[in-house]
Amino acid sequence: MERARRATLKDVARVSGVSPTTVSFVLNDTPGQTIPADTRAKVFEAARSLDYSPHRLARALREGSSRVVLLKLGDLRPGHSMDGFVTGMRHELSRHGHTLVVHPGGAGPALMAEFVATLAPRAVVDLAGPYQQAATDGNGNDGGWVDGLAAHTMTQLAHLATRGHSQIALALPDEAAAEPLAGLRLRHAREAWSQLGSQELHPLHVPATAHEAAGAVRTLRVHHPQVTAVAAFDDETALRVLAAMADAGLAAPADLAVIGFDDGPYGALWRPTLTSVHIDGESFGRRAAREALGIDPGAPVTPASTVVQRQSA
Amino acid sequence: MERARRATLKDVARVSGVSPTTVSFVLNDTPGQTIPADTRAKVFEAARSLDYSPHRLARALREGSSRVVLLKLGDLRPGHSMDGFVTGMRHELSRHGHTLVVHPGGAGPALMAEFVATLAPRAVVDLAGPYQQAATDGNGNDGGWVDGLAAHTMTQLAHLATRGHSQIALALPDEAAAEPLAGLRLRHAREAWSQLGSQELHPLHVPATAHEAAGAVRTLRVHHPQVTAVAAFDDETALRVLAAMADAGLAAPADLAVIGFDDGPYGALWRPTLTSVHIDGESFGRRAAREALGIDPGAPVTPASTVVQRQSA
DNA sequence: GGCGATCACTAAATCGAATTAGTAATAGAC
DNA sequence: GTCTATTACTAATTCGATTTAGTGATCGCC
Repeated sequence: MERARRATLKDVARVSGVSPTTVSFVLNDTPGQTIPADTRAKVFEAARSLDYSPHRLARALREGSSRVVLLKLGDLRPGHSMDGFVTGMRHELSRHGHTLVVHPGGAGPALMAEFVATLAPRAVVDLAGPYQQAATDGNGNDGGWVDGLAAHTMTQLAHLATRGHSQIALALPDEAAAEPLAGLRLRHAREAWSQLGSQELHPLHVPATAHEAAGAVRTLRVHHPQVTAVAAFDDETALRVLAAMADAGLAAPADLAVIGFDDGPYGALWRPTLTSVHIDGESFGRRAAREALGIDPGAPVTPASTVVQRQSA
Repeated sequence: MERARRATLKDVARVSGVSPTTVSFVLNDTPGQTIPADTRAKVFEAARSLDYSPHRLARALREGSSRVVLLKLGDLRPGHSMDGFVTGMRHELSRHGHTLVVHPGGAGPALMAEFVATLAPRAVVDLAGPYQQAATDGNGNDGGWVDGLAAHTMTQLAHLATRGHSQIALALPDEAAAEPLAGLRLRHAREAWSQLGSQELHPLHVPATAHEAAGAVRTLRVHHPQVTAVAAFDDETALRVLAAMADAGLAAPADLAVIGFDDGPYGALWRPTLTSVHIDGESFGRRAAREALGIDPGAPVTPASTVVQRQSA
């Protein structure tokens, strides 16, 4: 089976009657070279007629890196805003002639090294890194109270505050409670709740099994009967709380209001439907892409998150 | 900022006292070359002490393709078994010195071409392709009734048959009902239901909005009152049906039994808990990886899917 | 007229690997 | 002793792009 040979730069040179060097200068608009317009036109025409496209591997080898930007998700849980982030980032990079490749969560450092070696990316964007740094020393560069996690947490809790709640719980998935992101979320929540002039905020660890989750909710009500609302780590955790409440014979929002986070696809199906926080991941992704390429990211888009009002809170 | 220069093949040659060609012969165990054991040992030691690793771009350029396998998801909806498929495929490819890169769903042909050009993959695995071909001409190579979609459909429906249901509906998400996969699922379901010696199977299109979904369920009950169970396209569709039933004052499984598909994380949280089908995507992914590399994939693992028994069916 | 800068190009090298096409020495068979 | 095959290597090329280091001609200024 004979395959049509792809056109090379040398083919373009032969057809346009100039050297391969000149072709490269024209196609790359190389600074410091003067090429007259008619030569340029000849080269562009030759490239077009041959359907020439640079051999990406060869170019990357010569340039020292490819035009890939690698996004490392780390152990961040998938969610709606992450999809938006990836989409926004992908589109912005594509506009600048780069390709986004996503490195999967749950993979170890050896696989990450292999990805980097294989792809020779121009940049690696660590999505979880700023959260881990913020959890460690408070100095993460994740958008903070403007368009980062703290801002979305404020959106979430402000909704409860305007609903008159004064004592609330932050529901964290039990299996993820020891992770840096959970600690960071708790810290943001405490600060936001304090800024909102409200009172106590209690952590509520929600196990994955229904029986245990119901127990945790009952314990909360026994130890903190003045807690009237739950802000959840994410929608899945919120739905765990709602299921536990159903098992414990409690109704939302009458007995306990529940607000999710990151507006997944199931909240609208639930009974009661879940109030959640919609996060604009796409804008954040666009800005992250520009930063990765060393371009001015522009001003943050605000509000970066909004409440999706449904029945549960 | 000075970066340590990576060791090249020439460095290994210099340190081991042989030519770069000999180093390549040793490290690649090139057929048709005879290298004595002490020369091999010298080369391996030099490579180890220099932490040498081939420059992937250069190697790919020379070999004509990289050691990437590209997985194209197409417009397949994310699910539990797909995660397993990707994990299985990744691990198997890694064992054979290859790297899996996932091409995102929802992206157009131009992005796919850019991915292929950029990565120069050794193989492209089209996950949705066999389903589309099966939907078109019935000859897809997707594992069929052994470990493919048809087999999982049979698992789903056999559960209902053993529960004594004789007339059922297949619930399809309204917005995806016109896609080839939905048509294929319906065809498999009809065939499986016929093979199980049972009677009629009716399609049920479930809209995304709660109000309309409830209407669809009521219409089903009016037009087909003998239908006693619903097999859903996936878990999300099943939860739509359950939500619609709750809105219509119906109980599962007493009024209508409901079984999901692909065992997502939310079925266990619903009340009643959702019975679903667990699909072994990981084994399938391992075999797909081996096929991509031209290795014998081995025998299919069966059963490729099992019922997760909960409350709804 | 001479000198320096600019224009419009080119040959060669580079990137780092794998492959091709050898060579000299040695061993075994006739 | 001669011929052939094998062993144990090597120099050069290839892959396809970009970059480096030029050259000859022309123009403008002094």
